[in-house]
Amino acid sequence: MDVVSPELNSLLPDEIMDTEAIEDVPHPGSQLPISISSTSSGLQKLTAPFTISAANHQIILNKVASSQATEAAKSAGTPPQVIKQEGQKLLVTAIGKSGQPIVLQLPHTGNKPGISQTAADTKSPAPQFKVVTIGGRSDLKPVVGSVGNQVTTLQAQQLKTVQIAKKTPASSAAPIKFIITKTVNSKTLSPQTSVPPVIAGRVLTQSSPVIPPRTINLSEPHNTSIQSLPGKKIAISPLKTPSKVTVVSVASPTSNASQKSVALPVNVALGQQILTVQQSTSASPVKVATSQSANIKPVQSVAVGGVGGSQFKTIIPLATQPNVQQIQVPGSRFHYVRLVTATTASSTGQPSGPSTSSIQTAKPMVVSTGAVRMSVPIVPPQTMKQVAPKPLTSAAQVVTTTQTQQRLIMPATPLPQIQPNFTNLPPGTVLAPAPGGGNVGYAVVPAQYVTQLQQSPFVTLASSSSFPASAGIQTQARLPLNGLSAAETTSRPRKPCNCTKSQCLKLYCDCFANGEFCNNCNCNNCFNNLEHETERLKAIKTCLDRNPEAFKPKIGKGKEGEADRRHSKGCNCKRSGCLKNYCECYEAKIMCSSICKCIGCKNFEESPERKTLMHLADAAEVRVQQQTAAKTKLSSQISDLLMRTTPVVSSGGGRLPYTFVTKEVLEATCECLLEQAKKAEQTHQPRAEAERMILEEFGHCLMRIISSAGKAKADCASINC
DNA sequence: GAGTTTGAAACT
DNA sequence: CAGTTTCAAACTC
Repeated sequence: MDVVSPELNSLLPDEIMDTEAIEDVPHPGSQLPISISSTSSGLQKLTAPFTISAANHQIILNKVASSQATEAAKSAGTPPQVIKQEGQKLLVTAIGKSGQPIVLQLPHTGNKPGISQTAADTKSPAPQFKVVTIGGRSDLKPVVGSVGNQVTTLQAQQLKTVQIAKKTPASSAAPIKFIITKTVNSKTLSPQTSVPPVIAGRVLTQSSPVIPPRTINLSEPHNTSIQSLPGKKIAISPLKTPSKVTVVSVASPTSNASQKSVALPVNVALGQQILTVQQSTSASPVKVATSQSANIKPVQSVAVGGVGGSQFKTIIPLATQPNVQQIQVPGSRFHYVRLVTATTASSTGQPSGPSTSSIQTAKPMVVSTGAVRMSVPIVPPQTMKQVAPKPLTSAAQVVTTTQTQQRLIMPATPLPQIQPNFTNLPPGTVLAPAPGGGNVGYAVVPAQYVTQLQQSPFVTLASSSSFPASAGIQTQARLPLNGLSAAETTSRPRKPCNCTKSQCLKLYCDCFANGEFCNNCNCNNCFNNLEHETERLKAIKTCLDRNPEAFKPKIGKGKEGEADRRHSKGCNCKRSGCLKNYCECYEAKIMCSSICKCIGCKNFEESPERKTLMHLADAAEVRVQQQTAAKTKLSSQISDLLMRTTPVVSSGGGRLPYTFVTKEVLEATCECLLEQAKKAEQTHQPRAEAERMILEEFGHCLMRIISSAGKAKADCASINC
């Protein structure tokens, strides 16, 4: 799996950071650096931003789609240019509006000018091709199809396809965002099945017609390694962290053939591990990836969200494996997973041991497929303090099972006498087997604390999709939490509790009632933590004995939308008129229903008091929004001012307007350079001469920019702006 | 921040 | 199941 490295991210312009989809398939041993440039130093400098590094296996271009050069090449029907780069070939094409390949004629080196190198390349020993397709059409066909015959001729070779989809098919002058994806075709794969197309940052299709691609949101960690995590705990909170529960399945020696792999959205918050799924006990990582494509498996999409808001998606092939076990709770907004001890789960393709490389070369980040979408509501990173960020490229982020036994992610307490009722466990509960106890022992842990558990690079959780109502869970997982929208749940983190006498082990405690551990609370003598897991388990059991519905959401979600939301038990208010937050109905912003036993209720549709309150509340909300918007705008302006101080283009000793170097200017410059390269190519100029021409053009461009900027500055000064 | 009010949870 | 107590959040000053 390839993820844009933080280093590369830092170099990318914003539009690149806005990339929506980056796809790749693990392909160990094939990561070769490519660059859309010749090997000459001059061109390398010019094209440095386009370099595809082995570390991230990606290429990102910032170029308009309909340049004169490309259009001219398209009209001329020039075949895709193959640029030789240290033993591997790069097919540089572009998909124009017509769907025809657009040739980016770049000066190639070493070979005789004017001669297509495609034929020669096919004769090269152990050739590898990277097909770069720059496309602007929204209905782009798979890359393989677009390059058609050329790819077909290369079927017997390793083929890498880099597809660059234009995000906004606007005019050529508009900034264009490229989405670069790359897949690797196995020798045994046909192009039709192995290249998932990415259009405008989205995976259009995947091989499976039944199971849609799944999205995993990953919060991009920054600069902190896993080793710095205190306590080696990770926290996946259903309510606190901005992450979805990460569920990992492992191969089970007693796997049931009827069990399906489970596709689990993984949103890894800062410092959290990507819990991967490794089901195959025989296939190597490469085999897993290729077989998935060959067998028409769905694709796992991983969105890697950076702290700064950048997002990248990596498509992960999903394996259909029979060894995943998932515990699903009908009617519950949370899902439960069950650890299955893996004795034979392995990645035989990499017998050297655990994954120690980056995601790119890591063991397959195979998130199991299935109808169930394991998801935990996204919430603000309240628990982030406990979790140190971890770089995405860290090997530990990709958690895979190996031939070693599964490691537990938590100090599970074997309590066979406590067999939780799966349908009523606190939300977010994760069940884990006791060490050495197989599936016997369970530790009931809120999902939030999955991330606070011991960080093993081989954390694996097994889930079972064979649990009934999986489809319902899948749907429910997408529904708003507890009747609240995702935005509400994310923007309204639960308040810290202040319990003093209940030890946070009774439903008085909101944390406990929500199935969460206390975290950053103000409670005293708190037992709602891992250190008191035994007591907590007993308390949970007590609550469930008293009320099996204790941990279920009180506010149900009706079929018709918010109008049907109502309290499951109804309120019993007597003095508040159900118009204060004492009332659970009013607090949930729903009206009282017939099941309420309230006295003097004013929380009904026609209530004038209620309407007055609502109007006041709306006005207050609008005010808050306006204030927030004002703050945001101010912050943006401050940031903009800070940014403007960065560039120093000296002209007459003063600073030039930073905003003069716009994306359009950059794009135009690139156009000029490419045009010059094309010109050199067409005139069969030697490499040195081609470099000189391009460099000269670059100098001209710079001069024009400086001149224009200086003029603009002078004009601005003249009008005293 | 302290004190009061309130209603759900817990208890009898 | 009803009444009472406990509890913590909501609310007021």
